[in-house]
Amino acid sequence: MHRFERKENVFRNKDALGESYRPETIEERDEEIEAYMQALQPVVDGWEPNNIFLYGNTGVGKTAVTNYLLERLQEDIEAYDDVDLSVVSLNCKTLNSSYQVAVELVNDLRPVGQEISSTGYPQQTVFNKLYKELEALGGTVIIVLDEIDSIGDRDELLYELPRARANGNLEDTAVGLIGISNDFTFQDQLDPRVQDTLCERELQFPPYDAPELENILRSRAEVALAEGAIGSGVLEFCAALAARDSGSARQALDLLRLAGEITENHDHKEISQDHVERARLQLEQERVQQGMRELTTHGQLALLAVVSKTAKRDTPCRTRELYEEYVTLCDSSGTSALSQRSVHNHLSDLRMLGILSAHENRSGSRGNYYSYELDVPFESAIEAMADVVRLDTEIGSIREIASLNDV
DNA sequence: CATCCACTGGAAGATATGGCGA
DNA sequence: TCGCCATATCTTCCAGTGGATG
Repeated sequence: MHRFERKENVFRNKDALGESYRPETIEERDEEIEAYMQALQPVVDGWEPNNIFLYGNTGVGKTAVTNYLLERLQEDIEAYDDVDLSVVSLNCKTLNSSYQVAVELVNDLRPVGQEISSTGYPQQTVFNKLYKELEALGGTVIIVLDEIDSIGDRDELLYELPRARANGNLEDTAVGLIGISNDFTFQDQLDPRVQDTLCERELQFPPYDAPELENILRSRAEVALAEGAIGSGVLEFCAALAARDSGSARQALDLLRLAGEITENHDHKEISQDHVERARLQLEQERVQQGMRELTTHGQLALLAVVSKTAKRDTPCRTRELYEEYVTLCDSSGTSALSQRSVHNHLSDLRMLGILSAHENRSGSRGNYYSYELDVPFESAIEAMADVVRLDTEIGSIREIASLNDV
């Protein structure tokens, strides 16, 4: 029997679940928006802008609200011709000093082809170049520094910029800084004088709870998903998973998007909780593999030492044993081994990344030390390593040992 | 109760890379 | 070319840790 049937895809507009999508309205952040608008009011009134500092976990709407409000602000301010507003936005994730942030700002402001290189100048020279560009803009300039915590305690720029006018570096331009941080402890790392100025207005974005996430998901799903694509309990499940973990809307949306993709790949039309569960596992794996890809050669070798020990069922495992394993891996790969202290540093880094876990042993006369083990599934780890390291024979033999030991 | 083990983690300094300006 | 600058990654050195041991 032949039959025609309308084919409904899962997605109507997948982008609406994506990173770069800018929704027309922001859900569940009314209070924060209220306070934020108040902090921005001086710009409208023609005064010098406040410096604003936002903090909260990733995916709780800091960047989304900022983009949304600054767009509103730029539109609404056109009504007043005595205010001339420019906005410069910069994500500092990959920039880990004031110097690099300043270089990036200069390059953003300069026309294509006249960018400056990222080393070589004394710091103050770069700052002066920045002042020159800012002065050329004139009026009010709002500089948004997203993920500003990545500069750590090298905060000279955050000291300089708010004082540029008072110090005579700027005359025609009033600068307002908006710093966005995912790290609660970032403020404490800053020079107290920087804290004073940068945190003039401070806005905290709390994590979303499950009902809030559900509302956000529902409003996005209306745009993104086809009718009838949402199985029962799916939004609730995504919301619950994300709320339990991080309270991040980003995470909840990623879950829904990936679950949708998985559904589509299986030629289904309705996302089920099972699809969400698979999406969760896949996202977790991607996160870990991403972390591993960014390791240096010796970071990878240190991790591979743990993987190898795991294959031999020798974990948890103390630093000295891991170091020995690491040295043999270095030998067989023709890399010269680093000192134990350095490997210890790499192991610490891996712990920070959540790839390894360590528990302290206080065994008195035999010393205090950490025992490390993998904090991710063995399979994910070895697969990522296989992607990354060029140690095929070693990885092959580790795999063999692992299967012998039934790991 | 002092001592000691076998680390951890902070700090300073070395080395290498890549780039500026004269 | 030389002297400087910023940065990443390592090495070397060392104080601190806290329960077991004598």
